Amino acid sequence: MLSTTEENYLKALLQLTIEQVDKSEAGTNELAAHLGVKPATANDMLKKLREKQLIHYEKYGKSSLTVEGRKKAIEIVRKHRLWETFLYEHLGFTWDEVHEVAEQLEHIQSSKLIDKLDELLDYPSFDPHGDVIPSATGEMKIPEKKTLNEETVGHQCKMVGVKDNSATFLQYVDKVGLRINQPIKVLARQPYDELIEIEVNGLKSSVSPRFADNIIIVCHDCETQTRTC
Amino acid sequence: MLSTTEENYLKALLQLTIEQVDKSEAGTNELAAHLGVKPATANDMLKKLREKQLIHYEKYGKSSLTVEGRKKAIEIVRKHRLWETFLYEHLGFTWDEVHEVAEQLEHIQSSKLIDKLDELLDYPSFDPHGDVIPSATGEMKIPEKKTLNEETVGHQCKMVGVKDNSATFLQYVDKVGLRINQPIKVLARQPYDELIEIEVNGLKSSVSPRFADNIIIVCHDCETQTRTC
DNA sequence: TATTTTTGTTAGATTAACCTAACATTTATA
DNA sequence: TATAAATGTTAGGTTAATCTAACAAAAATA
Repeated sequence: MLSTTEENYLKALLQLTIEQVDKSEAGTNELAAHLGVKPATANDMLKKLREKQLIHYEKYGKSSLTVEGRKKAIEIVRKHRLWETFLYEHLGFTWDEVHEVAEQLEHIQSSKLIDKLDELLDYPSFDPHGDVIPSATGEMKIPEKKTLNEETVGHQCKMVGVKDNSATFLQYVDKVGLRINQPIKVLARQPYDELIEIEVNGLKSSVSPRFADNIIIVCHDCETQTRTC
Repeated sequence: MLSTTEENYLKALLQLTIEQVDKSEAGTNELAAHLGVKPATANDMLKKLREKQLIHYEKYGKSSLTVEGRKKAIEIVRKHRLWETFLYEHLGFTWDEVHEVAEQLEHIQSSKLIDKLDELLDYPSFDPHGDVIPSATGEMKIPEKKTLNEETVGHQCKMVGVKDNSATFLQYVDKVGLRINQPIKVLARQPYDELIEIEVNGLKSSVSPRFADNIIIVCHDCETQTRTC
């Protein structure tokens, strides 16, 4: 059984090595800064996690997760994102409120709890920030994010975020029925004025390219990289 | 901000002093045994909690909660029981599974989380074990528990537990529509054979005194002691 | 390449929560 | 009431996670 602190180090290492492309290692100072501790503290923990065979680490070298460490880290990310989704969808938390509480909830130890939560949420693929929720088997699909304006006509996609946070824009978003995790169908694009016809939950709307440029989506039909651990 | 351990000591002290009638103090050994630690450990913590003005404690004396300590303890019990209710009602956990996970969840720090959970559960008064859930304001009603057989005709009550755990009994319980937290109306008692007519969620049934003796209830209309902290 | 800057390590200290072993006080009982 | 038993306390030690300060290695740059 890992301590909350150990779990946080594994998660940090995953975040630092997966989210930056072409980089599967992190330095001690970098890791310490990410966790808000001093390098000396991180150094001790790196040695401890190496003993437990959860990371690769050599003196003066960068660190990376082992297969086992990566599995644990993905499990924590999965729990974090499922809790965020629960807080957002069932308890009316806003985007910016979910993270802090999920940081605590992700360390609750109960596999049944997570399975049941997943079921309650109907096996979501994305959290309220539009980030992928790893599956129970530890698979983590990393779909390409693009804007609604870049989506191909005829494709089905899903809103995962916005670029513009102004009130006028967000009200507009709301008006056409859009929200995080909302599926969108791109029906057509008017050749005359470039307006994009979309269908959201049965409601058809036409939106401008400018509007569409500010909606971040992931494509349902597009190829996704799948990384298993 | 209290640590998880400090919270557990306060909760233990509340449980040891409220559940036993006529006893609002607990000894060091008793407390230590309840928490599964050595008396020396509990002793250190008692001094620490006294410093924080959360308990009354004097060398070689018994300990009790201060008004402030009691408030904190009740808040933890409230969280524990709300989480138990959530696990039972929304995630399909069984009675005996909820406690262990709630022990962890009760320490999550977020007042919004608890308020929203309370709302989601529709402000329940009892947890799946039939124990009272303290209100948001820290009031803790302690209704008298009795069996269904002891309930007065015409009264409304609520099932909070069973005395018999045999499969035949539990199937019967299920058949008449009974479950934890289920309101019951006692319609009549047949003078001829003592059968009790009850109404459960619109469904009327007649049950024997033997059956009714094994159903633990709390009375809705009866007087309850209210203890505020 | 020599030097400075950045990065990483070690040693030693601190705090919280636990322990054991020895001791002190209170309570029960012979 | 004297003594045994139960209960409570203290002193000193351990582990996990943190720190600071001093030092070592690697990387950047003049």
